[in-house]
Amino acid sequence: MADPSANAAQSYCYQYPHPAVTTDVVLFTIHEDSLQLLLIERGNKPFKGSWALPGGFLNIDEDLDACAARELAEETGVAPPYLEQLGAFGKPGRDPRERVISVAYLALAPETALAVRAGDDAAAAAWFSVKALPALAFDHAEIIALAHRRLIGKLDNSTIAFQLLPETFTLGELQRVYETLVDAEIDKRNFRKWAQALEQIEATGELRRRGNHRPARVYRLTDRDRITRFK
Amino acid sequence: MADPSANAAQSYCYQYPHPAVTTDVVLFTIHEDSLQLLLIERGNKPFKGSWALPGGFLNIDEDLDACAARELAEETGVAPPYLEQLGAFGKPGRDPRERVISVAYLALAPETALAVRAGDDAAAAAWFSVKALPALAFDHAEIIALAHRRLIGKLDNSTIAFQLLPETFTLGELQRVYETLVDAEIDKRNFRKWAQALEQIEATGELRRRGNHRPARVYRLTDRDRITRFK
DNA sequence: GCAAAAGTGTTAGCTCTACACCCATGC
DNA sequence: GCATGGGTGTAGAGCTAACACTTTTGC
Repeated sequence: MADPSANAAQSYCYQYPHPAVTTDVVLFTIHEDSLQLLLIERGNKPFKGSWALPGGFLNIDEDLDACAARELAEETGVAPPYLEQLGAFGKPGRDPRERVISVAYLALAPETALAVRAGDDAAAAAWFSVKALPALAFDHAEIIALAHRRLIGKLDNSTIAFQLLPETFTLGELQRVYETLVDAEIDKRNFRKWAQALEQIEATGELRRRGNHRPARVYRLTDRDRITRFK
Repeated sequence: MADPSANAAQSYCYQYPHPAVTTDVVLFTIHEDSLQLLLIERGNKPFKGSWALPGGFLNIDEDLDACAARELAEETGVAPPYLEQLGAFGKPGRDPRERVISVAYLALAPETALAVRAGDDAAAAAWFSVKALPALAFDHAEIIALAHRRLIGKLDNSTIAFQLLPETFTLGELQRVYETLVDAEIDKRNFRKWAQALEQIEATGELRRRGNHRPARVYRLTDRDRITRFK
């Protein structure tokens, strides 16, 4: 590792070479019927000025999950309700500075209450549609591709997509989340039957008037943290 | 990190503390209608004398997958045909020596041609039934539990279990692999219909006489490396 | 009154599951 | 000849997928 400022500061020594360990988070949300993910513009070298996943170095006494959450909060001000480990990425040479093993995470959040702000060594933080990503630093394009595949793959054997819903929602909104994710139209009656049979949503009793059409019933999740898996 | 031999040898220095990175492999096979996995008896501290997953430290220029394969070969003499990353385990304190992040792997192999021998810093290598595991070093019980869940979970949306088959096999043997994995009986006619509809096995034309009953048709995989995933 | 999304059941096709008997061999 | 696993088809149940019209609102 080349220390730019002072060689005297290199005070952590080991008998064998050690790689650095980072976490990187792929945070998805749905905004305006488009699947988006959060990127930061790097404020430091390497790849200064490029877009990258939020993430950073693991503290020596910190759990991996905690590191992912902390780095996301520091760089973007976001604390997502769902965070799942994706896997470790460690090809030699993926970081020009030194050998770095990155543990990648998949996170999901509703678009509401996601006040994104750049912090720390992020020059900027912004949402990008997965269909129009900028050039990415490191191997982050690869990590995003895996995260996307994992998300889509879990759609039809779990209720993971419910994590993208705000506090309250209509069945139409829920259907649009699914249609956005699978990028196809879904039959309305079949979808509503399926969703209601899950026993994971309940009507609040309220109606939501929005636009020039009949008002929709409002629902909430019965248990926000429960993700059902069915084979 | 305490260097037992010489402090002068601690020559790899960094500006910030770095964890060590290891890989550990959960290698499953099926032997005598029992799902077994490979463990080594540790020859060095910590946990000297306990059983543990084969694995070890990542070389600084080595890919993670390569490290898993190498350590498995060094310690047990085995080169499994299937190796898939399971995830990173990194709870602080999981290794008493220093902070260690372990990238765990799931491996599958047919029992044939698995000449296991202890090597390197393994005092012994042996197969254990997943139903009768010894006390395990580190957090390896947790890793094994995840590997087992992952294997079972993939059973009915992929043909991953075919990786447990030897070069040639009968439909009865294939069925017994599945019955061992799900730990339940499966209807013979339904299973055979399913297996043959996959178009992943082909009859060699040979018959196998084994025991006092009608000889069985012998099959092989049409493409050993192809693992079909169906939702 | 018209445009736009909300809401609601039924049917046909397909997949999944349950189930029983004859065959070829070794002893 | 008997015990053992190999090999084969069909029918009912359950699930999935296709499909159209009425309702309530804003303008």
